Amino acid sequence: MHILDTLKERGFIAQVTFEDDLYKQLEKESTPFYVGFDPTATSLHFGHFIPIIAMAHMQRAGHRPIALVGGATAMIGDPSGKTDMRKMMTVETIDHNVACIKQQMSRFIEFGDDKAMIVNNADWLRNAGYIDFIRDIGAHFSVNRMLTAECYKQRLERGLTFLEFNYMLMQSYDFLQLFKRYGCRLQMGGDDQWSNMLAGADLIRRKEHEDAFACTFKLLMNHEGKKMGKTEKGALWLDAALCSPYDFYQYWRNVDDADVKKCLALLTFLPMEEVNRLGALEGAEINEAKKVLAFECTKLVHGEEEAQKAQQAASALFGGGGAMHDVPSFNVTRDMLEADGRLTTILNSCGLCTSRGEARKLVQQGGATVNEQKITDIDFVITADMIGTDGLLLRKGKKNYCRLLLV
RNA sequence: GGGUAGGUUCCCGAGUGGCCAAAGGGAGCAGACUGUAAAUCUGCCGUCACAGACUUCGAUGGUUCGAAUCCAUCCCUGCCCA
Repeated sequence: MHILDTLKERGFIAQVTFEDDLYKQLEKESTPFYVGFDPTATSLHFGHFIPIIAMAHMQRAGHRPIALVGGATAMIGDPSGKTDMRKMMTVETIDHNVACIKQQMSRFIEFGDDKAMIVNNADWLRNAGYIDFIRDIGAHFSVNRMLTAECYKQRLERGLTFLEFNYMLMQSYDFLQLFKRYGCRLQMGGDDQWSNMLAGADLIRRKEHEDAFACTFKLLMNHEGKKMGKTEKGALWLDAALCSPYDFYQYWRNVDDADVKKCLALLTFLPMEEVNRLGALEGAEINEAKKVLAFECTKLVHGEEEAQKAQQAASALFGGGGAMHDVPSFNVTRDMLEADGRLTTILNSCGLCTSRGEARKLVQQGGATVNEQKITDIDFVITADMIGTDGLLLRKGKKNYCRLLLV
């Protein structure tokens, strides 16, 4: 099966340029392709996940992924899809983020031995001279045409700085550089990047008179048209320190029925027959599909062992059986409890609630349990001897658990 | 540079001297119902030592018994003109 057909079947592809030619190109030879990532944080988040999986699919099909980290473009900020200008980040912050992301990326893609590579556009952009850049690259861009691009239209109403306006040129320049250096002919990315990617492919065609392609992925939306991958705490991070494997597992365990099949196709490497089978389950049975989804997805991000633990913890808490020791825990000491052992305080410090006020309201509304006993007394105090060897199980609402351990 | 409209709690958006921790909506959290789903109904939704206190309405000063609301200066943004 052609890799493009595979990607299409699984629901990745949103738009492609010169589709027929791209089919041929990918058949003809192992083609280097690139996906850009903005180092705006120390960790990748779920928004990066779809492109990463797609890269892995491409790699399995024999093509060579180049992950481009935008150490230079991050200093400008991509205006696409944003309503406001991004906060400026310092060079140090960006460089630190680049380092973190590089490390994280290697979980998903096999680097080394020419299999894949990771580059930073700061290598060629930060030292690019203004005059040269404008002459070489700027000359190929028509402002009139740029202004008609959807991504700028919106911003024209709300304000767009010249700084941000340059983003498209820089991204195009990246593509050109990667073409020259590594023969990269294809850029892939989120659908919001369409105009920028087109511009880059165009630039190569004009300057080098060579074929270049762009291909965008669908943003993962739920059936209501909202972006997926957001949690109450913000982004769904791929870093275990920012989002525990358990929480990550739970996120996918709880997706809407209507979105299960789509997620299985996009976020796992299960064969499509299996995806179709699981996606067709109805009623309570679809929970089986959700378990598979959550497990597979967690496995990809955090590894099999962590995925197992998350699953164990989930079945311990929800299904009966399973090992309680994998449930997320929080350590307390005798001293802490003696100083302030109020339930509301503990709920706050273990992270189940974000403030004592919230904890207080939670208890008042009957949403808190201690070892499955509903507690409604605001002044309830936890003492050291209440905590057994397996810990003391705190629960917020129906499905937020934390195990208190005495150390 | 000139004119003009603005900057309100996570977001949108009311409020133009006390009745304002600030309408309404969205998001979020909790309760009921369920399948760890959705929809629906209900409560909560600045912080805390929580029948009370404290801190918020771009920033800093000022007027006033009292300011998100008035005045001054400054910063930022949109629109129009140059």
